[in-house]
Amino acid sequence: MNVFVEFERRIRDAVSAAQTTGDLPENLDLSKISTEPPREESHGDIATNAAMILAKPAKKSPREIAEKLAALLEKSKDVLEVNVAGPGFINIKLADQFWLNVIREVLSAGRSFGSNSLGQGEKINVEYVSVNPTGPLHVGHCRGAIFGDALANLLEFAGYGVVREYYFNDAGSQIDALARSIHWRLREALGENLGEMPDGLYPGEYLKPLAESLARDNGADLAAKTENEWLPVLRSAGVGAMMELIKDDLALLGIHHDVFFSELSLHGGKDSEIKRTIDVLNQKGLIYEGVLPPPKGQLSEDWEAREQTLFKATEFGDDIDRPLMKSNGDYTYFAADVAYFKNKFDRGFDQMIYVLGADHSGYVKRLEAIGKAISGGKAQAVVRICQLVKLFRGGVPVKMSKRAGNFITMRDVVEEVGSDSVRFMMLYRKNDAPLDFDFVKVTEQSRDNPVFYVQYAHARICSVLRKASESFGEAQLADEFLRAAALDLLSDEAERLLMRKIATFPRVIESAARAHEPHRLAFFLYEVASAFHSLWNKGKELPHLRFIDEEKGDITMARLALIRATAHVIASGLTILGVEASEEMR
RNA sequence: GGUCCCGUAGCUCAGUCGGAUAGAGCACAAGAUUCCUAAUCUUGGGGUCGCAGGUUCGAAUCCUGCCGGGAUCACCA
Repeated sequence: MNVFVEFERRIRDAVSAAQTTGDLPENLDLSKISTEPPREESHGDIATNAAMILAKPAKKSPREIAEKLAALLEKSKDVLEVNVAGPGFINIKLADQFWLNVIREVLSAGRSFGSNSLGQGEKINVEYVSVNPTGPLHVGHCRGAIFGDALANLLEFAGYGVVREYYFNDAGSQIDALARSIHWRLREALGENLGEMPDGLYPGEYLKPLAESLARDNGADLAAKTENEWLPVLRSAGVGAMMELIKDDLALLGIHHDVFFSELSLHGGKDSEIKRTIDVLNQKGLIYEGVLPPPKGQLSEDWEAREQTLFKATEFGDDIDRPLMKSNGDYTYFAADVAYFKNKFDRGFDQMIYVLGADHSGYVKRLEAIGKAISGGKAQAVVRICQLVKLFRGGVPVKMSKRAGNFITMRDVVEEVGSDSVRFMMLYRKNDAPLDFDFVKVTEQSRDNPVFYVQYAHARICSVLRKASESFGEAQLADEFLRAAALDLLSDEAERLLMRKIATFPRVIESAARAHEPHRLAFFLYEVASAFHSLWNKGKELPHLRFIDEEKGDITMARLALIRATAHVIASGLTILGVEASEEMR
């Protein structure tokens, strides 16, 4: 149960009770009423602003309404006391039993505690990574990949039907460049001395294994053919090999997509999806032939006016109408984007989330415009931008140059600092704030590094439970036994703090999912870990608070129930973030 | 120039749908370990929430303008 949702319901009930007695008028807007944990603990367990929100429409003073509602709320058995404070806050103090039940609930729900049906099965497509298959992933791709993955997990936990999707551009001129690069490497592998690789090709070493394997098979034949003949062969061989490379890189971070969608599949033939999509837009009167105005600001030299097939993106909030055809008759990349959205829409998604890097922030409006135009408002394109990551090593910026070939790959990073650290670090920041990533700090196993702090809390709990099973036997420590423990023996403030923190997990999941912000979960886990570490150390100073007391089985079981529940929540949260909940630290 | 994002403690950052005395970590200072993992904990100082208006019972949060930092702009993908 989400405690806060429960009380929102009770407050609504109280309001309608006050309406039937005439203390409050009918037709009140209750949507702005919130229930939340008060900042000050002494204020109680739950606070609501209901009286202040209703004061104006009811034409009564907030305190008067608060007193009325407080009296109604106080009638429940599990409510200890209700106070009115400040400008009209209603502070509710709950009976202990209420919190103890949350612990029991965690122990029976286990990993599913905190999941909810916010999404009600709504189908969401989360598209992330979507890097062109021209080479391995580099460090700049990490953040979006991790963010998208965690967001997908989070939404799934919140009851959405999530599909993880990767859109790869296997149609454009970059793929021609890839094919030519492979051809160049192929001739090199066959023994030709070619000198330095020309500009415009991909100079990385990673194409060599592919070229060498091609050389062993039918390389000589291939090299002897004309470009028209080998280009399509090497394009598809290259895309296939690069996608495998990329999937391997993603697997290092535990990222696996459900669907890999080919851009090329939208182009094929006279009856292509792109053409059909443009026809649909045409029927809606959203296509015209026209000339775009020159870009404002700095005028580029090679700009010239030309007539193009344009989509009326401005009707849907974009800054400018967008071209669908190049002057040579090819479709633009944007045209494929439109068809791709339609494809997703036809597959029945209600929300299409695009996780993009900051360098694509200019795409937001046009993607939203596509969403409105294609779906007629039935589905939504939602763009989440990840800001750039700056790399440091011990405070010194790490320089990268693609030209010199010394750019850092995702594989480099993961192999150096580990998947857990990279993932947590990338998620321990709001996605739309820039992020400094320091290799030294991230490798340090210190309090500077939150992932270890959280994992350590989990490992400590596992350690206590291992220890306890020596004295009490493993069978006694199963969740169903712990659930029956005398939890009302838990009376210390630090214990109560921990259980109240755990009880907010469902609320955190809900708000993080609603806002598409997995970082909230990362911060929450840090707070849970902190509450636990605090309790642990209190037991060091005050022996009667230690988790295991072999003389007192009752209190021991109660405490083990509390920390087992804590471990469930940490593990569950870490799993959503894609971080391992280690059982011991080494 | 247009658009988008950011500006909160010395540093790095949280801050929920507008809510009560704005919070963490680092750094700094002082302490805690015969005992379940010290990768931990406790205590302390530290703030013009970029600036100026506006909206209202109430603004770090919403609106407008300005200042500063970043990203982006046109047949590329």
